[in-house]
Parts: sequence; structure tokens; C-alpha cells
Amino acid sequence: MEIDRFDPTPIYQQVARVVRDRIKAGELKPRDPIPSESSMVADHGIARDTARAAVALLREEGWVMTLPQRGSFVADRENWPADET
Amino acid sequence: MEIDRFDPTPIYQQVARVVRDRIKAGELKPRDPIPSESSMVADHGIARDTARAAVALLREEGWVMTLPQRGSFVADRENWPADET
DNA sequence: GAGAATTTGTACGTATGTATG
DNA sequence: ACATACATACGTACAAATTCT
Repeated sequence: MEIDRFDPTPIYQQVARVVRDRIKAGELKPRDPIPSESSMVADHGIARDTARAAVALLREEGWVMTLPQRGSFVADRENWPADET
Repeated sequence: MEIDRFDPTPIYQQVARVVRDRIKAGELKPRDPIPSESSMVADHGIARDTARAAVALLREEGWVMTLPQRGSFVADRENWPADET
């Protein structure tokens, strides 16, 4: 189970972790699109707010970049954070 | 009127501008609390989402800092942005 | 100390606008 | 015309920490 609602960790952080782990694992490569807000909502049964918060966190951490009206994409390796999570 | 719904500028940016202008004018000084989300909702007739977005913007710009469960406060002068707005 | 009020954090739902494919 | 995708904005609810009475 990727999202655990009994885990006190905020759901948006859990969702961010799922995506972050996929990036770290190389499953999602630089310039690949990450799941859209809508698909996160559908996949995890979460609210749009929560999906947006997850993406915002990943963006702040430097893992992804968002192009308005186009989507969010895995950042190029130069922009990846060293570790911090 | 401070908030103009016919102005295409996003409302959260208009609200942020109101607070930013009060800081610039010295009406709100470093370490002073800025209006709470609730009071912004009441004062401007906006949703809490919008108020939070305004505060988030001011925080990103460096004008204020937020202490969880306490409020948001005008940042110390050293942290004020040069201009950028 | 007890209880109420305040304030931010999180989360859900919904709708409209705008841009792109 | 239609589907996709993000941005903005409305509403609601509860939790946790702090502050006030």
C-alpha cells in the first residue's frame, strides 16, 4: 500500500514520497512527466488540494518542475537535491 | 476598494498587495502580526484558500514568516526583498 | 488549572478559466 | 469539438498548538 491513512504522516507528503521514490529508482527519468493531479486524485483517492500540495513539495525540493497548462516533469539531474529526504 | 473582482489580477495577489503595501508604508512593522487568515476572509469576503495563497506568496517573497498555530509576522528588515514587486 | 477562542495545517468537494494537444 | 492539465476560487470540516479568559 502506497498511501496509509492510519499513518499520521500527512497524505500529501506520502504521495510526494511515492513519486520521489519512483524518481530515485530511475523509474521516472529527467523530463518524464510525473502523474497529473487528476491521476493522483484517481489513483490514490485523494483530493485535488492534496495532489497539488504533493507536487508543490516536490517542486520545492527540486525533484520536479511545473510548466503551466502542460504538466509537471522530472527535473534534470543538475537540479536534483543531494538527499535531504 | 482594495479588492476588485473585475480586475483580472488573481484575488490572492490583490490581497497580498494590500498587505505588502502596508508593510512598505511602515504601518506594519517587523515582528508585527499580519492579519490572520480568518480576518482576511472576513475583511475581504474571500475564501480561506485565497487568503492562504496570499500569505504563501508574501512568505515566498520574503515579506513575512509564519509560525504554525501562532500566526504570520512581518519579517525582520534583513529579510525584506529589495523590490521585485 | 480548566475551558473557550484563535490560528494555522491538513483534507475533502466543486466549479470556472485558460492553455495545450 | 474534445480531452487534458494547471491556476484560481468558492465552500466545509476537523486537528493541533497556542493564547486568552
